Amino acid sequence: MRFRYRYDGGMATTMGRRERKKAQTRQALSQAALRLFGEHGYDRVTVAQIAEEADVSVATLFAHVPDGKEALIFDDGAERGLWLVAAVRERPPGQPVLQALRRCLASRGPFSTDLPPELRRKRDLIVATPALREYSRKLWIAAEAALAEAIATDSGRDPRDMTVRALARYVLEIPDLAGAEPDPRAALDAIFDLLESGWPASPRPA
Amino acid sequence: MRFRYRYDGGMATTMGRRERKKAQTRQALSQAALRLFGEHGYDRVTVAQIAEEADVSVATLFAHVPDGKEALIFDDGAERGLWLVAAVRERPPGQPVLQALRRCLASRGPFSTDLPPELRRKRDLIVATPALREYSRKLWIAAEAALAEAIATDSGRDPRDMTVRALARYVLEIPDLAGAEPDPRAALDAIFDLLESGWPASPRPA
DNA sequence: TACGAATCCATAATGACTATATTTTCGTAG
DNA sequence: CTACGAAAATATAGTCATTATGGATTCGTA
Repeated sequence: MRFRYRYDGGMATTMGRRERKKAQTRQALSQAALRLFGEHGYDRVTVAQIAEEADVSVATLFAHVPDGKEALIFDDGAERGLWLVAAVRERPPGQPVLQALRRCLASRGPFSTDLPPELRRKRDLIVATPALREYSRKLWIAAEAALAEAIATDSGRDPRDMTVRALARYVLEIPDLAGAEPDPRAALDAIFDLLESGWPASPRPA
Repeated sequence: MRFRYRYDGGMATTMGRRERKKAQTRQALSQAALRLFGEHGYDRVTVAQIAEEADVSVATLFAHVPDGKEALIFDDGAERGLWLVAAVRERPPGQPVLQALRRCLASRGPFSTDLPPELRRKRDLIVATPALREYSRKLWIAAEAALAEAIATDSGRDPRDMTVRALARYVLEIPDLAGAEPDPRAALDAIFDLLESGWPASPRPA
């Protein structure tokens, strides 16, 4: 019962030893994986090595990260979608939906400028590793239903309207699509311009 | 040397015994996989069972289908993209790019009406099985560069223009996005309308 | 007919992941 | 402080896809 509310360095102060250890182990796994991936390349590192490095058994590793090897370095699975949904719901009056989404994406993910070098290395690793890139995309796409719901509510349409779902999907595809570009920000803007204005229907000349 | 040019039922008549056997085996594998998947479900069928059913060794199975279990029932990997590229290049004068793509997609993939029951079952299996659906999407997306190239050439832009690449990606995403809808054709049209006109920028009311 | 290449096969390995049964650790009630 | 039940960690063994290896067979062709 003692020390339940002691300051613990920014972590939620209501966690008991149990949850604290859990979070510690999860982070140890994440860091071990990130270091080994960066050092030897994703496919030349086995989960056994990562478990060893984090000083846990392989079974424990999978207990902490049930989604498998790729999920190891993504400790933020579910939050991604919440950002975008919140961006739609809480945007200032007078602002169009797509503008809110554009701003939100611009500040997160691979688009934020002057990223700390640690995160920059992580981003480069993800972009350069097909398995990780695919999984990252999966995480974004997982928010499709929620984002579609938010957009539908906002525009007074049915949440299952295909136009709404497509828009949600297309927005969520942007990080994968533009993340590897030399100038991600410019790419981001180009794509949003396309989504806002559509593709000019220049007919083929005879 | 005899019979090299005998009629063989529509197959290329210039194939020797070797290539003929190869194609036979490939088809046997495809059919065995499709039947077993349909009967027991994708993840409850092992590649060993499929190899057994097709009367080849597991090693031979992987020699014929190096892309793995999911690729077994897709005997048309590369062609998908070619259709769309051809649709852009060979469209009648006066027709916009997106209209050509819309028509092309409408006739292929999951969108063609009155599909023979055999292919309908196959389509349902793919749509209902995440691994197969993902792989199918991958096959479409693989044509992104080629389609972007065609669109760029047509519209006089740079093939690496992000707008062009995004449009190509978005078109190729359509089968996965609309294929599972109750009315795929209507969904297809809704998405193309979005791509042509963009999303109306209705600002949020205060 | 004979030779080289392509194909096939059995076998064994790797590596991700799952299942199970046992033990350790933690929170808490007594 | 102690004991008990839940959560977590472990060792172990198993399943499955996929790759590697080396030897046998078959085919095309000279």
